[in-house]
Amino acid sequence: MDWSSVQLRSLVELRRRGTVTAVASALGYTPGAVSQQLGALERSAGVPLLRRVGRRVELTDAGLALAGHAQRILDIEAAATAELEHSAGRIAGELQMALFATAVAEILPAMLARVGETHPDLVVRSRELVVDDVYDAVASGVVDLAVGLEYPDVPIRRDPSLRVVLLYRERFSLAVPAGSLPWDGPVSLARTGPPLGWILPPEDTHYGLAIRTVCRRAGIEPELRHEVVDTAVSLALVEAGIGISTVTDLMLRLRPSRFDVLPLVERFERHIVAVVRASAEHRPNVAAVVEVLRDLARD
Amino acid sequence: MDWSSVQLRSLVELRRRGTVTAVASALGYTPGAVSQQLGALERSAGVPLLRRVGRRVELTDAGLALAGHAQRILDIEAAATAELEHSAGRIAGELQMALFATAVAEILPAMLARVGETHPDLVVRSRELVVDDVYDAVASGVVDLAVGLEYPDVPIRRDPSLRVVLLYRERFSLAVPAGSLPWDGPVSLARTGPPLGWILPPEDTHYGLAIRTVCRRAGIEPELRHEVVDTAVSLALVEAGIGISTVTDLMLRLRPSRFDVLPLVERFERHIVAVVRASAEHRPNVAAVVEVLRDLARD
DNA sequence: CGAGACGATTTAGATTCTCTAAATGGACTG
DNA sequence: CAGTCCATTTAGAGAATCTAAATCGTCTCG
Repeated sequence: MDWSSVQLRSLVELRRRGTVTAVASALGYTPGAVSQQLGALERSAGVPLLRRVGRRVELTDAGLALAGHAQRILDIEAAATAELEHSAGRIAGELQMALFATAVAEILPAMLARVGETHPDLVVRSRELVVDDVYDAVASGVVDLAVGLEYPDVPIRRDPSLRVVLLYRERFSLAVPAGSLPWDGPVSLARTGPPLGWILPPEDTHYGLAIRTVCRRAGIEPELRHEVVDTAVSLALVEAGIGISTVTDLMLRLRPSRFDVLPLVERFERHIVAVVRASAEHRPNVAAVVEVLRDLARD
Repeated sequence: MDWSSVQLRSLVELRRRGTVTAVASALGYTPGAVSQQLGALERSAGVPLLRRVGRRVELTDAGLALAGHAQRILDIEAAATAELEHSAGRIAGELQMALFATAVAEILPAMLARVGETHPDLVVRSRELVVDDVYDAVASGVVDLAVGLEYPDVPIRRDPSLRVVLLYRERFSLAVPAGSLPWDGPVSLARTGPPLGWILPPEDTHYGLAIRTVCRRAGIEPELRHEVVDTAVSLALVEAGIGISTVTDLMLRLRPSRFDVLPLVERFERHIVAVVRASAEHRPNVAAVVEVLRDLARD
């Protein structure tokens, strides 16, 4: 019997998530790849580990038992990694991280510069992920650290094994085409009805849900005119006079725009946070980079 | 940090054996491969794991610590394998084994036939190894089961984690060119001096050491005429009148020969044994195949 | 002291693994 | 019953990892 790290991770994630597709997206593979890995693991185990049930798949008893062992192996791996970093006596080695698009553009460069100065032996590798995916990436061990977003006014449950460190607190403002509203003081969402249409992210994203929730609390249902995922695209549409949206400073830094930005009466915030596994919180490399992020945030 | 099974095994074996070359031969790789694997492990660890000391290499503190974790992971793997086999409720899956050359020819076929009948879902994979290497192959986990040889009159220390099961007990006889000795009763090694020269395996093999030791106990130093590793080649040389050697029934079965076979006065035996790791002794697949071997031996 | 053995490492190249993309085929859903 | 969801299979591209051979430092022994 011979296994790979990927196979063990796939099995453990399958227990958590229940579908091959979900495992694949959590681990950053295609479903086909995960299916093949699990197939290989099953062949080398000699015992069925999965059972098709309806259009999905379920772990057999043997699969569950093996997943338990796999989890223990991954735990040892985590402990070994932490111990290696401690024993190095200095910050060195590699750290995998994930960031949402805007953070890659606006935070990563300064962070890398600072890490390069203070911890020259640490190599930080990063990948850009859709913001709602970075939590899973951390939880499943694909990355050690992520920069993500929280909407404290519309909180959602996170995996309890995750720890979140506040970096920046940003207040949302209303972005409206230049001159389209006759005043420039604080605006209530309740007064954003027609003819102003909304440019919104899909409701199945945390951001999309948060905007809608805040609007509903203010007593309006935002009229979806254009569903847009990309932040810069949203801003371009507002600038073009197509509709209204919400913005933060970081979003404006990414794409300086010519439209009116009005404070909101309603409280609507987002937090830019660092996300780590609780078990990795005290790893020197992880702690060091989190510290760099906090330092940058303080400036 | 990501690692493979091979890397962990290499590290653990390096702690046991001390040289990359020894690890390589124990795991069935070239030294270059092991060196590269350890290098990759070291890179992903970010900390030096090895230190060159003279012409060999030594584990650093970090390397030792990691080897400890690796050992624990391999232990879990072993436990998981055993549990999977138990949970299968029947003998199924794969079993890796190693045999010395003669055993491949004379034992493996019957064994596979019997396994095929009684455990049709079990796939046995085998490799031929030089007999002195099969113990390491079992101990290091490269195979689960081996057929090896013991020389009870000239015992040597084995890894204490190994268990040995007696299959066949064979008495050595003296093989001499036809008609070269004027009697045909039991012969003492003490009377094998010139003009009869010996055909011997190298002294750094267990067999070679055993013959020499037994001869010395009988008061003679066997005169090495031709050093030969391969059993069939030895017999061919005796048949050709080149010298004398020792033989067993199994060796004669492998290569029926025309020379005189005389009983020895001195006790000189070898045992054909099954070799397993103590920790794998009770794995259903392992126990099943050992049982088949014992059954065959009883016939 | 110098030649040879030993042991680790590096390199180039071949093989094997393992991904992705796309096609396939059940199974739910409305 | 058409469309969607999900797992799997396939072919092929790219990456990982092995071997063989060369290299280099170190030890041993005449």
